[in-house]
Amino acid sequence: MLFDEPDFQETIASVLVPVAVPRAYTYKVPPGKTVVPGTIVRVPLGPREVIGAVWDGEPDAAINPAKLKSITHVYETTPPLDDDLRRFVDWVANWTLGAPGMVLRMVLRSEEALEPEAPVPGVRRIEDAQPDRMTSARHRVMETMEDGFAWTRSGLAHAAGVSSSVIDGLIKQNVLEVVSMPASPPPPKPQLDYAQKDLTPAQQAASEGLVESFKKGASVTLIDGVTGSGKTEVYFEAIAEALRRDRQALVLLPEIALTEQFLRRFEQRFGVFPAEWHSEITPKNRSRVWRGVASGDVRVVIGARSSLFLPFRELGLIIVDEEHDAAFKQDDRVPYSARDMAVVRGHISGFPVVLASATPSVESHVNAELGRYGLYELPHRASGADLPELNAIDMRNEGPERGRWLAPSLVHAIKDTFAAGEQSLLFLNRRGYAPLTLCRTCGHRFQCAHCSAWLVEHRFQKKLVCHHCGHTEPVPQACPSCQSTNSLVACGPGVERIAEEVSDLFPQARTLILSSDLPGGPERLKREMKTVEEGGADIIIGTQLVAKGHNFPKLKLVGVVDADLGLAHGDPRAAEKTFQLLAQVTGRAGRVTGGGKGFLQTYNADHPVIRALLSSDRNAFYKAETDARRAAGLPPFGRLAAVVVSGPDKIFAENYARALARAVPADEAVTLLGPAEAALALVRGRHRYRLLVMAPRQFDLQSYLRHWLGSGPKPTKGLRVQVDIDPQHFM
DNA sequence: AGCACGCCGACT
DNA sequence: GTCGGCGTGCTC
Repeated sequence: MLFDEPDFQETIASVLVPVAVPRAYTYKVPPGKTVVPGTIVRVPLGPREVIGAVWDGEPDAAINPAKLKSITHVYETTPPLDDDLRRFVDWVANWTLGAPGMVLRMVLRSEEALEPEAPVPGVRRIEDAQPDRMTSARHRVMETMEDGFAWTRSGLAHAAGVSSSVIDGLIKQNVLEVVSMPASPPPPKPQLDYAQKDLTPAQQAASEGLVESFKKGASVTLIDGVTGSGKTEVYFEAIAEALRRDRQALVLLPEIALTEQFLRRFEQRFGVFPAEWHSEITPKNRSRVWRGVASGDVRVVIGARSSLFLPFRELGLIIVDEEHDAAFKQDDRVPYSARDMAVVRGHISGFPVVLASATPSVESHVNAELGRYGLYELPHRASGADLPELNAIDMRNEGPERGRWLAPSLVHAIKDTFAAGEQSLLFLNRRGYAPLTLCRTCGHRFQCAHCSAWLVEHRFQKKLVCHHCGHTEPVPQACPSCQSTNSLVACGPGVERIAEEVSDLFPQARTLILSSDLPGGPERLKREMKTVEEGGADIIIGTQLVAKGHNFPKLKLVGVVDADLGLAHGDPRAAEKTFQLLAQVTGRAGRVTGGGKGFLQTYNADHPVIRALLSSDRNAFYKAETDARRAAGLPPFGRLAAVVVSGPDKIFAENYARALARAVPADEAVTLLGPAEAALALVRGRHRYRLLVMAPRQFDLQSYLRHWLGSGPKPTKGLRVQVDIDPQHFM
């Protein structure tokens, strides 16, 4: 009997929801709908509705069928997330010990994109129709519409140089008709042969190698090229090859500030702009790019780390530019390294991944050395300009007089450079006037009440600022401890103090501070950058933001005020970071013209980092660093190290971890514990890892260890996990 | 009493 | 991640 036995069986599906739950939930599929893994759906979850995706794996049989809710909407016009992307989401979740739903959330970052874009009204010419009276404005409109295509009202009015009332008049007369047109036409395709630059032999060899690598399927290639060596031109040829093979390409940059000049260079090579993806694009563009990537209309994306989770239809290449940059690591929500996850995505989908940097990370260098990654070195600048000649200034014998921070030989070099009408840059990675203020009567030091760091004097703002938590207080008249007046002294230099010294020494020079805390904000900074670029400044005093992105074509001299700054940290990457920063910043000198010079003021002229920088034999640094790590059992040789950065007080966590690192004997089996790696190690039955943990306040090592061993109390809440280890070990 | 917070657990 | 429930503590 037809109505006694329903002719359908109630079907259920696994649906991954964007919340931190350990596995996919089970939902009923509405009758008449079909879903496949990857289908994007809307489902009720608690008191609200969320967007999720049908996931792989059998629905959970243990769930009480009475509890099951039904999928409320199936996004039928959006293509399902493909197998590779779903595997990637699961892989990342597994790797970061995060919830797969939280990783999926990064894929579904544009809700608007799931509905087709609403068509916009447009106008089109009705064939052979003519207006009753031809005016010159009407004539221009008719001429503009010669091609017979539909236009938007405002677009047409603008193109024909008439007001929109002219167009309305023509509609009334049945010369034009109102039609609906697709909201945004597909973006123009990159032109492979638009303007291919002549490559140097080294660039040619590297680009040919990259093109070759497409035949291998999954592969990783490191492009290790000095500043100005033309790495971008090299990987542009890899992009061209991906496009030739009808695949999409993704270029990851560490920060948004670098995209602008990349867009220009891409346009020069391919004749069109690539799609852009990062946190600051408008919701409308965001949904356009998401949809374009999914449909295949968008062929090349340039983006920040989150673009790794876009639903590409046929991704065939990822470039990770400035691969050493720490900004590829996300430490909130799902903590992941976009550089490493790019390698994973390439591995899953079987396409090449290219890592590019002038100062590769130690782990990438080692991977290349061990043959896991292909390697192309570009040791010379593409322009033929020579690299800057670097000199150390040993502050022990040739330091400045008391109260000054610039050594005589550096001052001399600035003087010559200024006299020649050329630009100098003084680099000091320290904002403000002085990093420490104390009372000369009683020795009181100004400390932050919240995080115990020294307060940094900012003389222009007339404030004491904590660089850790942002706390500020006015500079007091009297010492808060002994009440004596006029007894506060500034200790050590910041960029403001160097600027003061420079104006003293070179009153005629145009000096400029480039620092992230400039009054006037990012717009001012942008303007100042431009001034420098155009030669409107003679001496620039800058913090680390001058090391990246901007090209200063007129720069001839770079003086590093305190080259040792950063070397003394307990941070296991201190040496590496300092090497990278100083190599990048000195590499700006004479980049276009050659003849650049660099000076490093140092008290540690024998330090391997300083020696490697001076010898311009960059391998000397990698050799020293890898030897040191091998001896200490640190990654990439100690197999694993995890870093957990977490909780409400990250700085405290880091200090805690450093203290712990010093306190625990080096030959302990487990020096320090990192939850992610500890968990992986324990799950895999390998206990001999050296692990590093960075924990929040009130962190209890013992209870945490018990937790990961499967018993004992739960971990301290607020803990987050960051895995800082190369996934190559697990593939 | 009325409500602003903060903490906790559930969510299929 | 987000919501509601519930306790605490404070104000009209």
